[in-house]
Amino acid sequence: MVMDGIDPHARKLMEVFSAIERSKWNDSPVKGLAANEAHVLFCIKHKTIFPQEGMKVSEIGRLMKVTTPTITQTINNLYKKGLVLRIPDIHDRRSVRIKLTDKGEEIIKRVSEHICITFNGLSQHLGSEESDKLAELLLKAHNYIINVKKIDI
Amino acid sequence: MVMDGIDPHARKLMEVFSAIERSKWNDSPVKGLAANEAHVLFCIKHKTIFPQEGMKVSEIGRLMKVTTPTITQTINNLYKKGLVLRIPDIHDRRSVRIKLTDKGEEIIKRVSEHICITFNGLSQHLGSEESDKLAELLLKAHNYIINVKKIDI
DNA sequence: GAAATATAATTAGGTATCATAATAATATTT
DNA sequence: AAATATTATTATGATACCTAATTATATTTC
Repeated sequence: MVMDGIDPHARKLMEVFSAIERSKWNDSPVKGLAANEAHVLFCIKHKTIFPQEGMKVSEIGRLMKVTTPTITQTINNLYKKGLVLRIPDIHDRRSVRIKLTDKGEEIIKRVSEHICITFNGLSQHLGSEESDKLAELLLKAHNYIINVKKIDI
Repeated sequence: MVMDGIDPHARKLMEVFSAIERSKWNDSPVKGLAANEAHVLFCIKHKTIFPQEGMKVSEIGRLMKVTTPTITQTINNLYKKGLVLRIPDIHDRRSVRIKLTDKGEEIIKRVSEHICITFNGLSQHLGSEESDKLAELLLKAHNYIINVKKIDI
């Protein structure tokens, strides 16, 4: 069997990865708000440098590693729900600035609180040392996998 | 700001999780084979107790934590590609046994080899101790998150 | 300063990977 | 024998992405 060639440590890793794979830890905690909508709100709220300016669609896309048409769609949905506004950019008439409405602010506050609670809880559950260890190893593993792929092509 | 309430260790974890989130480490390594098709082949090949019997659709679904209609669809695609056969179960006429064709065996061999190489490489890259540590922490984190969700509802 | 090129957002249309509900056939339990 | 459960399938839909084409505006180059 081919799979007999796998190292026991590697197999353990593989099994955990495959067990974890399909669990959506990043679901939206707010009913009626899709996961991708929550992500966009989070991005707008927590990754802006100048909050009063709002965020460009292309900026959101770049930060989230998603194409602009995808962001446009999500923004449309958030707009329908009254959570964001589109404000024409004064200095570049091709651009639109996305800002949160008061309702949007209220919703992202709830999302953020949930994320805080979840990760504070997780970090405490693991202990700060192991928590840092997990972050470090995950990143290292991720970078390795990404590069293996690139070489493969 | 709400996010100021997050512990530095928790924040680090959150950032790594969100950086990793959208990378598909489990893509199919074989051109023309979809990721979910590779998963089903892998499941049939490596999780059967009695390989000569083939695997039931419901069994595959249970093992992969996916509904049976979804498996049926994937099996249809694999069938079209000549990678699996449907063999009526002799003892239960409602059931169908899914078996790999020779071509299917050949393909899953290539998939398995790729998985072996990837995880052996990763495990070596991390070192066996850290590799085990990552598996342990990931599982622990996963279980925690799953349970938080359940309590939340 | 006109022409060529680049960038921003959108629209249109499509793909991958799942799900639920309903159905038909067969097994199992009562 | 009747009621219930299970197996697989079909039909349909949802989510979250994508690429290609389009329109409008900016920037660069000659």
